[in-house]
Amino acid sequence: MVTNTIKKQRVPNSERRRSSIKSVLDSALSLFVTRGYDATSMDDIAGQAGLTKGAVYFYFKDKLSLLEALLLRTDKELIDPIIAKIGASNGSARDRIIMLTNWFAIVGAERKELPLLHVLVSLEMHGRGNRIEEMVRKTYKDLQNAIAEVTRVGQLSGEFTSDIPPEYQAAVIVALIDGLLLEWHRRGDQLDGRALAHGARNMILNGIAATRQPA
Amino acid sequence: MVTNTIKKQRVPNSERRRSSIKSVLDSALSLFVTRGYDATSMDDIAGQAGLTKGAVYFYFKDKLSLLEALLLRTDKELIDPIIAKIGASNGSARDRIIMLTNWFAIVGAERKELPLLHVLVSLEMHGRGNRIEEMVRKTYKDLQNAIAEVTRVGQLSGEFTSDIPPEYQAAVIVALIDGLLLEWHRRGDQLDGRALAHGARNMILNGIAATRQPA
Amino acid sequence: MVTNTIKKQRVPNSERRRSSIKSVLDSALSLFVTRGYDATSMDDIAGQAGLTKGAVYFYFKDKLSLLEALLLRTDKELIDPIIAKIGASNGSARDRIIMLTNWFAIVGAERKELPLLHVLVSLEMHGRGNRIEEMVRKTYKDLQNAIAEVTRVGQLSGEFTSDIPPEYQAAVIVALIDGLLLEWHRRGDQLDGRALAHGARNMILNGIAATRQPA
Amino acid sequence: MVTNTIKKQRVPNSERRRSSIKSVLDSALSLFVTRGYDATSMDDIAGQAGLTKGAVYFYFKDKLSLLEALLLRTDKELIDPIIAKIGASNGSARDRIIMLTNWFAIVGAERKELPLLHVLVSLEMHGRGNRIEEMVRKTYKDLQNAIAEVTRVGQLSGEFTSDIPPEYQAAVIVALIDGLLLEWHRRGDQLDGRALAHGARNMILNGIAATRQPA
DNA sequence: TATGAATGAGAGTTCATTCAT
DNA sequence: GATGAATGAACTCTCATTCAT
Repeated sequence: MVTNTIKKQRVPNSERRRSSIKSVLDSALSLFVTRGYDATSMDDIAGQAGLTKGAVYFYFKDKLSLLEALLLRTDKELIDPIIAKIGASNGSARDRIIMLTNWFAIVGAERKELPLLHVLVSLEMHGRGNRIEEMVRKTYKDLQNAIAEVTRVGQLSGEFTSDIPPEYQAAVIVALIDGLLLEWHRRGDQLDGRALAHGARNMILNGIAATRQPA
Repeated sequence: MVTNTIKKQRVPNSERRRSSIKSVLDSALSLFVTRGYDATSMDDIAGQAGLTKGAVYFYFKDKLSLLEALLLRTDKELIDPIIAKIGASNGSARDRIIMLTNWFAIVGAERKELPLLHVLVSLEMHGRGNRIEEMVRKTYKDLQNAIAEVTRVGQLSGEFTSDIPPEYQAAVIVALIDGLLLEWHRRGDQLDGRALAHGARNMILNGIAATRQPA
Repeated sequence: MVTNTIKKQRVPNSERRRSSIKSVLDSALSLFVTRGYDATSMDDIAGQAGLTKGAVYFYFKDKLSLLEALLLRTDKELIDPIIAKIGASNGSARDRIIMLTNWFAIVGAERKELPLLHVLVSLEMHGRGNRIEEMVRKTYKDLQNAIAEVTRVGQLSGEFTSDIPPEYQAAVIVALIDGLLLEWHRRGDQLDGRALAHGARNMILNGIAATRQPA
Repeated sequence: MVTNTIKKQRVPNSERRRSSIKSVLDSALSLFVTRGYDATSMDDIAGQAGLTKGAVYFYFKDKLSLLEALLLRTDKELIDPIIAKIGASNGSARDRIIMLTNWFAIVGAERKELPLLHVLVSLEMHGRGNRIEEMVRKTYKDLQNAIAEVTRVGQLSGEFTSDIPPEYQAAVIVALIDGLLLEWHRRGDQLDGRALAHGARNMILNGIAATRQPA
C-alpha cells in the first residue's frame, strides 16, 4: 500500500516504444518455444511483457504478425549470420561444416530458444497455408542451399563422399541439427550439452567424409 | 410414419465396438499428425470417423485419453517391434543399426503418420506435465536404450568408434531419425524418399563407424 | 432452495429444437429492432431467449447467419404474402393499393417489429457488401416490382395519374411506407396509429389518382 | 539532426482551430452517414481528418459530443433555414410546401449527407435515452410543427383537404421525405434523382390537395 | 495543439465436456 | 451405443478513453 505507485518514469517515447516491442518479442519467443504458438495466449505474452493485451495490439496487428516479426528477428540474428559466415569463409569445406555445427552448438547452449523457434513453428504451422508457413520454408531453403553449396565443393575437392547428391546431404545435415535441437529441448535437463554437440559433430564429419584411403 | 426407422445394425456389438474405436483412432491419428493435437477438435475427429462427438466420448473418457490410447497402439505397432527385432537379432551391431534405419524408412514410406505421432506429440505436450508427456518420454527412453545397447556392443567389438558414449551416440541417432521424419513431413512432396533414406543410412553408418584402418 | 430445480422437462428433442430456435429468432428480432444489429450482443440474444451464447451458436453459424434466418422468416410472413395477395387479386388497381396499405397498417399495429426489420437492417448494413445487403435489396425490389405492376395497370385503366413512371411511383409509395414505419417506431407512443394510417392511405390514394375531370 | 523539425505552422491558432474542427466534423459526417455512428471508430474519423485520435479528443470531449456538435451544425445549415423560409414566405400554402420539397430535393442532390444525418442518427440512437435522442426528437418536432402550421393555413384557405388533422398531415409529409432520403441513400446509384423528386412532389401536392370540384 | 502509448471492458467465436433422451 | 442440445471457459481482436510528453 506504500510505494506501489511509482511515478511512471520520464522515458522518451521512442525509447519506450523500443523497449516495449522488445519485451513483447522476448516474451513471445520464450512462450512460443515452451508452450507452442496456439497454446500461448496474447494475454500470456502481454502479461509476461508487463503490458496489457491492448498494448500488444498497439504494436502488432494480430498474433500472426507478432510471430512474423519474431521470425524476422530470429532470421537476422541466427540464420543470416551463419549463412554469411559460411559463404565468406576461405576454409576448407570441412572447416565450414565445423563452423556450422559450432554455431548451432553455441547458440543452442546460450540462447536455446532462438534456434528452436523455426523448427517448432514450422511444425505447428504445417499445412495451414498462411504466410508464416511460406516464410519458414524459405528460411530452411536458404540454409539448406548454403549447406548444399559447401557440400558440392567438398565433393569436388574429394573431402566428402560423393555417394549422396549435395541437396540430400544438406537435407540430412539439417535434419540432424533439427533433431538435436529437439532432443535438447525435450531432455536438456538430463543431457550434457557438450557431449551431445560432440557426438553430433562427430557424426556429421565422419558421416559425410570421403571413405578414408589406406595410408 | 411406418418403417422409416431401419434398425441401424445387425452387427454383433463387440464387432461394432471394435470398428468404431478403430475409426476414431485412425481419424485422430491422421488429424493429430496433420494439424496437431490442440488444433484438432473432437468434432473433427468424430466427423472424420463418421460419428458424433458424443459417440467418441462413449469410447474415450476425454481427449487426452484418446491420445493416450493412440500412443499405446502406436507403441505396439511401431516401437515395440523394432526394439524386439534389434534385441533378438544375431547380426553384427552394424547389421542391427541397418535393421533400425530400414524399419523407419519402410514405415515412414508406407504409413508416414505412425512414426510422426510421437515426435509431434512430444513437442506439443512439452512442459504440460501431464501423463502423456511421461508416456512419450518413456517410449523414447526405451528406444534409446535399445540403440545404446547395440552401440555398446559395436564399440566393444571395434565396429564402432568409441569416441562417443553409447547413450549419446544413441541420442544422436534418434535425433537424426526424428529430424528426417520431420523433414519428410514438411517437404515430402518435394523429396525422393529413397534418396533421403539412403543419405540418412550413409550418414549414420559412416558416422558411427570406427575409423577404418589401413588395409 | 425448495423447488428451484425443476426436472428438466421431458420434451422430445425435435420439439426442443423448434422451440429454442423460435426463442432465439424472436429475441433477435425484438433486440435488433429496438437496439440495432451491432448494438445487440449475442449474449443479449441468448439471455433473452433463456439460453447461453453457446447454444445460439449451436443453431446458427454466426451472428450474420442468425440475421439471415430472421430475414428469411420475415420475408415469408410479411413480404411474400402481400406480394401474393396483390398479384392474385381481381380488384381494381386502387383496391389493390388499399390492400397494400391496409396490410402494413395492420401488421405495423400488431407486430410492429416485423415490418421494421427490413428497413432498419437495410440501413445498418448499407455499404458493408455482405450477403445481407443483397438479400434486403432483393426483397425491396420484389415488393417494388409488384407495386409498379399494379401502378402500370392503374395508369392504363386511367385510374392513376400517368405523370410518373410506374417504377418511380412504386419507389415513392415504398418510401412513404418506410418513412411511416420509422415515424411509428420513433414516436409510436405519441401517435394514434389509426390516424397515421388514415393519413397515409389518403396521401397515397389521392397522390396517385388521376386528376379528376369535371363531371 | 539539424532542421528536420520544421515548425509545422504559421497559421494563426484560431484559424487552425477552426479548420481542424471543420475537418473533424466533415469526416464524422461522411463516415456516420455511410457506416453509421457505432461502426465508425474515433480512429477512422481522426484518420480521415488527417489527425490523430488524441487531437480529436482535444476538441471534443467524447464521441457523443462530437455527434452533438455535428447535429447542431446540421440543424443550422439544413433545418433552421427551411423552417425560417417557410415561416417568412408570403406565398400560398401550396407554394410553401413546394418550397419545402424543393429544399430537400436540392440539398439531397448536392449534399446528400446533410439531410440523412438526422434520419439515420434518430434510428441508431433510438431507445438509448441519451441527450442525442432528445436533440433529434426536438429537431423533428420543430420541422413538423412548421409544416403543420402551413397545413393548417392551407386547410383553412380550402387549398388542402381537411380530412387529416394538420399534425398528422405533417407527420405523413415528413415520413415521405425521410423515406425518400433513405431510398436515395440505398439506391442512389440506380435512380434518377430528378424523377424521384418529381414523383415525390407530385404525390405530396396531390395527396394533400382538396378534392377538386367540377369546374 | 497534438501525438503516441497504454488501458480495460466487451464483442464474436470455438471447443472440451456433460447429460437427457 | 449413439445423438443432439447445451454449458462455460477461454481466446482473438476492437475501441472509447486517458495521460504523459
